[in-house]
Amino acid sequence: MTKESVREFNCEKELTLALIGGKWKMIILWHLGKEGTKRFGELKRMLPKITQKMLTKQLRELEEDELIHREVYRVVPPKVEYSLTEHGESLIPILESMYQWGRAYIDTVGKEKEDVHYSIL
Amino acid sequence: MTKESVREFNCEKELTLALIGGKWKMIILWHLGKEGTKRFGELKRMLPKITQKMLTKQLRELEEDELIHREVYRVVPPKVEYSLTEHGESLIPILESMYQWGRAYIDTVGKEKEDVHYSIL
DNA sequence: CCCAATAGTATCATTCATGATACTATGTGC
DNA sequence: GCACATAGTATCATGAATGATACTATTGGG
Repeated sequence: MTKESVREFNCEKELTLALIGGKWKMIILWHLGKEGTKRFGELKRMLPKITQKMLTKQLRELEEDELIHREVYRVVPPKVEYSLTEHGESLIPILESMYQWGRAYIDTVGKEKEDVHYSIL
Repeated sequence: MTKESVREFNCEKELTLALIGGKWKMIILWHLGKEGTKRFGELKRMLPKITQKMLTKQLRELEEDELIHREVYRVVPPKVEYSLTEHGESLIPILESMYQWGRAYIDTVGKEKEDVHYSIL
């Protein structure tokens, strides 16, 4: 009764991309990495423009992929805490590289191109 | 008469993701990085399942973002060569990390999960 | 004169990811 | 017995990314 699933990729790095590629996933991982465990509502406040549905969805997928851990406290009102797993932790250096690369790119390409502006909110 | 454009991101790493995130972009960069300059038709043959339109589109976007260089030879039949720019080259280490991470992930998580199979084509 | 080879465009259809909005469950304190 | 706080679901709508398919321009060789 287990619903089998197959996830196909052209290459291992596309698997990696698939796991972090959701619109909010890198930021969520980043915050959990830099600041540790966070509650649902805290994450929501850190990402003002995300909808509740999207936050839930991204978190469920990250959990399913074993990048984050979800700890439910059965209290009222509800309390749920999210934190990185080891797999999640091991992604942080890659996110760091991407951050550095993006900065350098803006500093060079961003300055040259008259017609494009890269804006970090 | 330059059409200005603004590209907004929550963080520098999302810019990086945006540039490599197209469905075929990482593989294209990878091949150009590992094997050097390639013609349009050669790339097409390396990616059997891509359509001509998609290959063109991905290449145009990579060129626009200055990750690859497009060299047109005005001959008949046409000949066009693609190669990495310096910005493109500088991405290769990140793609390497993602490749390694993906491999390790499949070796651990991939083995544990009964219900999910990760398949590299 | 017609065909093959290359690197494309053009048009339409479909799928997938994301967004907007409203609704739910529950125990506590007033 | 009502409102409040938290962490969600449910439903519907929208838009971007991708795919299928057909068409184009050029010219050297037969």
